[in-house]
Amino acid sequence: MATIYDVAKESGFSVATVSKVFNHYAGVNAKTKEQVLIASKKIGYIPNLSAQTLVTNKSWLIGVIFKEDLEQGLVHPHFGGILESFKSMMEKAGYDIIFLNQNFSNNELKYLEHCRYRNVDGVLLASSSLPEKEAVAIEKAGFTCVSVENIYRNIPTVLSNNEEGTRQILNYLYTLGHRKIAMVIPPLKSLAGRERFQAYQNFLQKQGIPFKEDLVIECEEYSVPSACEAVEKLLNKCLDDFPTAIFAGYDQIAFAVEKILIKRGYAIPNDISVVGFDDLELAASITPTLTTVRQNRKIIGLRAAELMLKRLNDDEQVNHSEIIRIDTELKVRNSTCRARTN
Amino acid sequence: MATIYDVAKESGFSVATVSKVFNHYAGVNAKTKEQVLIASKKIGYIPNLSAQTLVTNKSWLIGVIFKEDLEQGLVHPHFGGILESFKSMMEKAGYDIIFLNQNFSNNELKYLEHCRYRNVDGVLLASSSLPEKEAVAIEKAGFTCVSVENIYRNIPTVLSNNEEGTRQILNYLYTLGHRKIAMVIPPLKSLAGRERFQAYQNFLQKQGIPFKEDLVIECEEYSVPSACEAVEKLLNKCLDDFPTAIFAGYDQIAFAVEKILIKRGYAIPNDISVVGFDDLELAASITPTLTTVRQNRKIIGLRAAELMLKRLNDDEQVNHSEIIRIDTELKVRNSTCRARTN
DNA sequence: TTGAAAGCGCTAACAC
DNA sequence: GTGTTAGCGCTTTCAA
Repeated sequence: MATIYDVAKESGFSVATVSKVFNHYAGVNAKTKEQVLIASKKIGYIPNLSAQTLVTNKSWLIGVIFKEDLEQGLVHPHFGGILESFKSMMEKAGYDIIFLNQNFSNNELKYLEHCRYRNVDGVLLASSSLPEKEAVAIEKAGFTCVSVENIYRNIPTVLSNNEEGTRQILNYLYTLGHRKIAMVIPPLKSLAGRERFQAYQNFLQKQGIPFKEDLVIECEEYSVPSACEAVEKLLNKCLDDFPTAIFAGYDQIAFAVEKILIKRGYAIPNDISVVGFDDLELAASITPTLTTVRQNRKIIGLRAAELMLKRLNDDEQVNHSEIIRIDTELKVRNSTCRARTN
Repeated sequence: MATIYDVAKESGFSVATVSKVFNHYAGVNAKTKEQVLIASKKIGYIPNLSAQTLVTNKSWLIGVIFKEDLEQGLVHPHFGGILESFKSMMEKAGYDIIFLNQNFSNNELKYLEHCRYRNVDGVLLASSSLPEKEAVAIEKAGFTCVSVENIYRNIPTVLSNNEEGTRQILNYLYTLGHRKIAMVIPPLKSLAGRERFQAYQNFLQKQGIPFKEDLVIECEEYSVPSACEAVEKLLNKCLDDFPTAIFAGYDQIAFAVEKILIKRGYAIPNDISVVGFDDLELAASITPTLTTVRQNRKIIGLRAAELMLKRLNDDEQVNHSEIIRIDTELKVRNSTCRARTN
């Protein structure tokens, strides 16, 4: 491979000048610049990134912590969508993405070790289960963080407006005449679970509907079996005071709800309405198609990338406690109808 | 950050010795080794990868070319699944994955430029649309390649047994009594399209069923609109000689087939059977659920990683023209039934 | 078994 | 505007 010395020799200038050309320094004669460029093209010169990183301490690498209960990895419909738009924006700015993992096995802060090893310039926290402690440690160690799922102390965040989304979907049910609305709550260890459950309670209160313990149940994990189990439990405990609608706090839970209701012989939406949250790809494909709230994953990824680039270029102008909420959108499909008035 | 010099000072040995300890050299005294390790742990030493790469010319980075018509990116159900298992195996061996992109914009061989810039140790070709020319150029430039979708000259490949899979699904239709089987062909510019179409023709011939031009149609692109367009065309041209079953060469095409048949008032499978190829996640969720052939994405990713590691460790023992075919599996669901005997 | 020192390819201070 | 050179943190030869 051609080095900067080869370019220097070929062009007749010094390595310093060549370096300046490649780093867009101001004080280089236009003619000189041109000759250097011609020489480097001629011999096929590409700067050695490792050498650059060694001296500048800039790797042009962004680490991503991408982890969820289901271990679906890349194809995870929610995180995958966010990451895709984040990635393509960062790439345009010259950064590449690597996935941080926990294979540096002897330490408690495994992700942090990986950050150090790769010398990443920044870290995207896209995980529903990364402990606060490790997130904070990574930021404290000097790695520029942006979060897209959890809110961590002093780390700017981009995420959906769960309060608004919950209100949209519950309000829609309300206008359809539903007053007895059950909720299957996503794991409360996740922020999404907590925020959506809180919003559910707020909504009931605002409408003057009493909160009933028998109409809510929490999923232990973000997994299909866990969701099914929760749904079965819920249905069993409210048999004599059956809801007219069920709000599943996450689409995958809603899929489980639909499946089990159908298995038990209920017609959706005629006997009971079902709604979800997220608008995963599947939501429009299952039968009946799911009324839900859309999270705008593309925008979340984009804003996260913007925030990251801003921090990378001038951290001073970013408020580290900033929380950017992204609008959600109601998607009415076939799993809902007017409540029966008996 | 602590450097190797700090460890040397702390432990009382030279940097050369410290380096030998970290690189598992044989000739280091056990006591010495222990002291070095203690010292480095004490000061939190992590080797600087850029410095290592600069001298060893090994980046522990694998580039992935991940590109398809639909630009779905990471969440692409087929490639995403393969990549996930490839990635986790490579990570265990100490490699990280980066995505090669085309943002190095002035050259014809953009992916190659990115390979050089990042100095990757190997490249996974996971693309249905990467030209032979560029693939070969990357391998020729000294980057260890493995392909999982296309077959390129002198690059080992792992991919599904399209011939076998096609035979499985067509044979199943045959046993159900179907003799008039139409095919919607995936883009013939893709290997999957060509192999599956060829297998379709072979099957007909073997069964003594004449091939009819009016019963086949090719999709222009791997996209939903393109699939819909092809399906409409097919249905129009075989109206007076209607098939009893349609073989869609890719699940997404099958989704389009189902949708359009239903729109036209056909009952699936009673009026006509539909089968696909791939077993995407959606296949089991749409209505009616799709009878299809499962590609084992997990195994494909795994074998590709094994092959890559083998090449990386000792390229001599790998046959560069090797093509590893992965078994497919028939998945019978609700989109098929016995052919009506009029 | 250990250490001294050259060199990997680059940037950036400083001198001219 | 341009060039000289030290040094980024590491590996590896060679000598001891």
